[in-house]
Amino acid sequence: MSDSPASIMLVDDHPLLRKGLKQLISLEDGLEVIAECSNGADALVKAEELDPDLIILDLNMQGMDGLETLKRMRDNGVTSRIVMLTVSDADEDVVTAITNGADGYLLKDMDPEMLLEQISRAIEGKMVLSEAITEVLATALRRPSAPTKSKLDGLTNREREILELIAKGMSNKVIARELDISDGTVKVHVKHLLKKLGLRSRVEAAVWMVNQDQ
Amino acid sequence: MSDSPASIMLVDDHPLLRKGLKQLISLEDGLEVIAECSNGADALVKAEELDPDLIILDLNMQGMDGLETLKRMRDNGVTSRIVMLTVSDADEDVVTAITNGADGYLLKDMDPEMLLEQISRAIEGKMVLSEAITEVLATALRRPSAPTKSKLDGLTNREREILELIAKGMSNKVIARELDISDGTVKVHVKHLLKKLGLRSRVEAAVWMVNQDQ
DNA sequence: CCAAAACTACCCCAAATGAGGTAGTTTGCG
DNA sequence: CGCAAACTACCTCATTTGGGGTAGTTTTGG
Repeated sequence: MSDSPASIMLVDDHPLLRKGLKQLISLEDGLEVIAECSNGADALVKAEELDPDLIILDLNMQGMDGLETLKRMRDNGVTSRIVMLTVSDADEDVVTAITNGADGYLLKDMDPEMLLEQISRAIEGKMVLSEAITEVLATALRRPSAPTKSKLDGLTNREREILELIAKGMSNKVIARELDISDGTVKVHVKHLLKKLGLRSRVEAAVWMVNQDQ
Repeated sequence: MSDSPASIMLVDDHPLLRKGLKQLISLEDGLEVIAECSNGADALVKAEELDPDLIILDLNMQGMDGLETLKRMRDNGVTSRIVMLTVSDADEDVVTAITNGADGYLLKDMDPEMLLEQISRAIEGKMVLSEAITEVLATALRRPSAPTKSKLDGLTNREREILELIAKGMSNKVIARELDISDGTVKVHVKHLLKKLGLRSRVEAAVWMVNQDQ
């Protein structure tokens, strides 16, 4: 790290943003962009091939999204530092990203100088988080019952199925006809899934669910 | 237009993207970025002050969003060419943007060379649309009764406000406390907005609304 | 094989919801 | 100014929702 510059790989499906980021990084001595990818699949291959010091990974991508890419990279044994870059400010995905092995979570609307600084810190091995993100993380840790995406795994097949129908706006009666069971039974499943998710009404469940699948 | 370069103003709350775009534009002779704004309010002032040949306006911004900014600019008599720039690919906002006086609608994940070309064409007075967008526009025109976001315009301020709270999963009672009105009154607004939107329950309303803002 | 979990269906009941209605005040517009 | 729309608040009433319970059948996993 003393002789050659740190190698960085950019993964983002917006060419413009890659351009801006690359130019920004080029201003800094000791940093070098050695590869750019516009999608997760390419990134997986290149990451193993090049083993860069740092991978800057967009969260919101077409096709395989950033979280999925992150997960697969770690599964494949990629040991590069990986920093997520995203637009959304108050994102629950931060928890998922960190638990899946991200070394940082930065926002695209950061001040460029601050961003450069954070990138350097990330390469030094530090965990870097945007201001707005630390709060989200803090509250998430404070309230471990936060309904993260993994909560879906706690549901039975029937409950998940019914949750999806709720997320389409259906009433218990309609769901009952759809699944060919009594509406009393639907109510039981709804009751259970609400309890498991820590939610207080089908409206909350619908909103939560719709937000889950982007 | 023959002697001096065309003046361009960038409006986007992502510094990185502005940087990338600016650098891209600087590569082209005859184009010059004369101003950058990170929000709609600034953009309104600068647009009147500088009267640029072209304004490139981000659709998704914090605070005043791109559509609102566009509308206000036209209301203020800004005659610059205005091209919307956005991330989302199949956006219903395109119809609103065009009817509100936008001269183009481009996507951030376009090929940079293509983007430059489109910018030049916009300055020449042509309407520029991304590939993916022309389809959306075509179907929208083919189906003029399409339930576009304009349905929201039929709602009163209070109704829109309450709809947004429903879309956060709130109950009538909670909404009442939030807005400091009686829950009976909230029920009236909910009743009205459901009727106007042609929906049958607050769950449908919540789902519809959440899907509206991506 | 047997226990645990899931799925089904019903019971009761309090609370929330949505569709009617009347009615007073405030706001905006011609 | 005067009217229409919006906002407010209340009324009734049928329906839906969600929490609690019991209980029978089927599936699953050790």
